[in-house]
Amino acid sequence: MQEKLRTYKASIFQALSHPTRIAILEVLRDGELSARAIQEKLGVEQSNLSQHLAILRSRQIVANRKDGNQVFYSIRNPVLLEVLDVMRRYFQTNLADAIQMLEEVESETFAR
Amino acid sequence: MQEKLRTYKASIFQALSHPTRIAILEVLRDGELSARAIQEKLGVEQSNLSQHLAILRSRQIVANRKDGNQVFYSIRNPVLLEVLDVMRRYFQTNLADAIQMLEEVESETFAR
DNA sequence: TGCGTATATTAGGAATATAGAATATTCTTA
DNA sequence: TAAGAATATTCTATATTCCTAATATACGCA
Repeated sequence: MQEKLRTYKASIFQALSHPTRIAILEVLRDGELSARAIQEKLGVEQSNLSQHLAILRSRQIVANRKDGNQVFYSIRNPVLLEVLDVMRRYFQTNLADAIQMLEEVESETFAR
Repeated sequence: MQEKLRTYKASIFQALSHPTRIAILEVLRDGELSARAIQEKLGVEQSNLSQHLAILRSRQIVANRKDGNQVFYSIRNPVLLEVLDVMRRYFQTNLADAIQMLEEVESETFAR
């Protein structure tokens, strides 16, 4: 059971483990946006965005509301924003390491 | 640049996106432990644990200190524990959803 | 009804992650 | 030095993730 809970936690982290999905949450910070609006802000492929949104939906991280032709997305639980905030602090206190890693990212692209 | 930073953030989340790695951080909460001790607490394969530790090391999430025959691991930045704490709150406020997801996990095993 | 827009889903292939087995490395101690 | 313990690394097979292109679905409106 402990194990099942960890699997669930891991699945939430996994949902956050892609730059595009992080970007989505960041643009949704100030309120809901249509998929189209998100797409324009991020400049990604339509189907690609839709797939990333599907992942966030499947983890219950975002809510979606259909209005006519459009689908509006929003962050379901504001606590998640706190997670991102704490992570920001993590990055700040980790600046030295972060810079080094960023340089590695430069070439290696080790993140998925 | 914004993009590079997001990639870095994603890589941290990615490091947390496996139940075994979450378990590792949880057992390291109270202080450092040798790899052997971690292995015994978690009951995983030696090489498997070592691989997971390598991932946490590569993201600078854990520090390792060699002492004779053993290698002791610890959490490098306590802010990360706060991340886990906030996540805990996230799970609590999300309990209903979580339970539903746990049931799905039951069969589907959608996490990695 | 038929068209255009918004969104989702599917399919296929490349890249990556994961587990376990085998092997290598490092240290301790007899 | 040889043996054994603790870790790390490499290899291989499998599963998962990701992207793009193509297709499907749903809605609004002429």
